[in-house]
Amino acid sequence: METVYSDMETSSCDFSFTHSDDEDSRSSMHPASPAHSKAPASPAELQQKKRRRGRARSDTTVHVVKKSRRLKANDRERNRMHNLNDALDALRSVLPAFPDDTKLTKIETLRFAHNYIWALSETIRIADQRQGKSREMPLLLPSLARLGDAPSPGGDSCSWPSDASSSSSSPSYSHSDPGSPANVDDFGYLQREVLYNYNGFVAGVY
DNA sequence: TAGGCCATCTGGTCCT
DNA sequence: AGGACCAGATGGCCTA
Repeated sequence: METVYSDMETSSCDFSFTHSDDEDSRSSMHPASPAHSKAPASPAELQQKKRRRGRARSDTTVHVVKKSRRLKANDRERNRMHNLNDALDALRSVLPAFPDDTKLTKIETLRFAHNYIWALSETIRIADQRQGKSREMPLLLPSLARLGDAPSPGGDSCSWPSDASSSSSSPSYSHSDPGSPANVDDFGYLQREVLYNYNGFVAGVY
């Protein structure tokens, strides 16, 4: 694949393409990033630049067009990733916050959201069951506490840590804990407990 | 200093 | 044909 860009053409970007046909295509992978702007070119690179000045005009025109398209594509890709990050931020904003206010990473956000949804649906399910058979409620709680064992909706496995040990040992739940939800008859408390466990779960995964 | 996370560039592929 | 999507590569920043 040819990725030669003319340095005869000046663009809005302050980078120079030092890529020639015979170069390794990965060797100048990121000359375009403003944040990654490199130090002045080495003597070898300067010589290559000199050589390329002799290229035919038609050649450069093609490269200018290619470069222009590439820059547009880069711009779209940047925007696309920004949109993705915005969506992730929106997702973070509706998830329970950690006490220490640390920002969840992308993968943590996705996993936490996955678990959180499961926790909420589980909460609803239990609440429904309580309405039917209120006396059996305590039996359901241990499974709730084992958040890492939660079924993955749709059988998807992408968001579940392969290390089951980290998830199966919920950091906060204990049957001997005086505050165990098994002894509590308050639905709101149950919900908080679920979320508390989820925070602990997510934090414990990493 | 190594490792994790992230932003960005890039080329390939799919879709409209 | 052009845009969207994707995955690989790379380098910067931060933290343990």
